[in-house]
Amino acid sequence: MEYKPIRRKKIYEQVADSLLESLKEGRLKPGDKLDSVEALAKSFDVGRSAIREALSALRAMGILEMHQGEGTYVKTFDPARFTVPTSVAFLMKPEDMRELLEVRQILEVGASGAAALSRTEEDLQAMEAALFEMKRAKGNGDIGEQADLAFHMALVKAAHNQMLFHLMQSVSEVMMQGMRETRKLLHTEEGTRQLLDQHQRIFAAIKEEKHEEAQAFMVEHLNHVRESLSGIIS
Amino acid sequence: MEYKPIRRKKIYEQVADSLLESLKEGRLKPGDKLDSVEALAKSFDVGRSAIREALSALRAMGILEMHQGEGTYVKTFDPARFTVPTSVAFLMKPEDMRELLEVRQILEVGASGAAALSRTEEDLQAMEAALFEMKRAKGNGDIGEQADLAFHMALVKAAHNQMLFHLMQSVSEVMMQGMRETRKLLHTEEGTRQLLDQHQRIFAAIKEEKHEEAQAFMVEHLNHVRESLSGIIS
DNA sequence: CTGTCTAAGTCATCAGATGACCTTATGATT
DNA sequence: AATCATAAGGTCATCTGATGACTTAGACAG
Repeated sequence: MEYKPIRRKKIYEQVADSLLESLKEGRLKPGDKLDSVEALAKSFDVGRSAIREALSALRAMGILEMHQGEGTYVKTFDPARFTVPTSVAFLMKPEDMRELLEVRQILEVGASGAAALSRTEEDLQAMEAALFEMKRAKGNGDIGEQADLAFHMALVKAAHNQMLFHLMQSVSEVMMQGMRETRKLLHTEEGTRQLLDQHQRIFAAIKEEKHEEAQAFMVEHLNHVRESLSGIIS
Repeated sequence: MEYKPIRRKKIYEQVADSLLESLKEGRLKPGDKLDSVEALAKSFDVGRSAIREALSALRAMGILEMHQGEGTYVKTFDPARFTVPTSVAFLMKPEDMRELLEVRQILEVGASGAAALSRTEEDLQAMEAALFEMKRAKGNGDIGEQADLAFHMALVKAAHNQMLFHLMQSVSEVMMQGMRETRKLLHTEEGTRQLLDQHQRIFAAIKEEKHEEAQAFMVEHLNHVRESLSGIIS
């Protein structure tokens, strides 16, 4: 048997939906200033609290900005908002982690390919700087980890796709939060050497614009990382 | 010259941060029931509104659930929440669209590879059913599009990675919203035939567990789609 | 044991009041 | 004329008291 969900719609949800509707239909455009809370309350014929909760929700979604003393505005789209929610990282279980690692691998392999085709001289310099740092770290977990991260970020940046960049960044953040301590374990003296080696191969491929090769090396690299981690996170 | 940002923290932000902190440090765990709004207001020594706004924000982030008459609870992590915000789709510009298409391609190519390795008989059946539907559509834009989507979703599902699935789903949704009408244009009589052909090749590769082949065909397929679209969305 | 009713706890919402903050207009100062 | 200080108006931020809606659990009658 099927029953329809009872759940009455909360007023603030209705208000939020209505505003979203206005956005979709173009009655509200990015940059527009909304009516004041009081005006909206009168228009919708609800209390101000309900309006505020609706606006809060939309603000949390990144659709609105509220400026005290000034008004409420519709934000313009910003690829930086193209992210995955990072605040839930600490709720993840080890099995979630495995899925996350796979997602990251997919994104990063794709990014490698794109980077090989789009990278500029500047991008190459950034990556090279990270490699240099990594070389210098030599077993120092903290520095090595920093440099490692910097390399990956420079790589993703070289793909020149902001959405991809921000998506990747948030995925990384979730991963870091979820792993904390375990990461450093990779950066032993021997570990760093291996990682550096892999990074350099990837870098070389990107430099020479060989995108398939770059992807292949990245796959190899991340497989290696996953293997190293698999004993730890499970 | 540099100036530090003035912006005083709003009370509800401080409250929200504090609660997040508690979560990170394990003082609050998934499933826990929070104190009542009144109690929290007294604890933090702020008004109830501030508490409610903080809770609203956390709810919007998917971290809390508020049940009228019952209480407020910490949600458990659900891979379904591993999505990109879809509500901003209609704010996207054509250039954003291009980036989005690339992200989708990366995800889906990765998914193809994973699907080739993880697919079950059941997955294959679902994909085959979609192909059958597509064959039947023959130029009917609506049905063809539906079947097309169904195929891609079945494929991503076959990768057996829930995060990937939900991420892909939300990315698709954003894309659809942003394109609306233009999508159907692919499903002309000739167009459907070509797409069907490409899908079948991908399907075959996945069926035979040839993951590199599956990826290659998917790349080809999506390149074809992108080319077809490029004239339209630019 | 079962179903009904009631009470307590809690969220949802409203409305009034006050403070904080930003913008703009006005007028004084240089 | 340009600059600064002040005041006024609009708006968000917050507190508070009140009321309604809803859920759960316990009391109670059959």
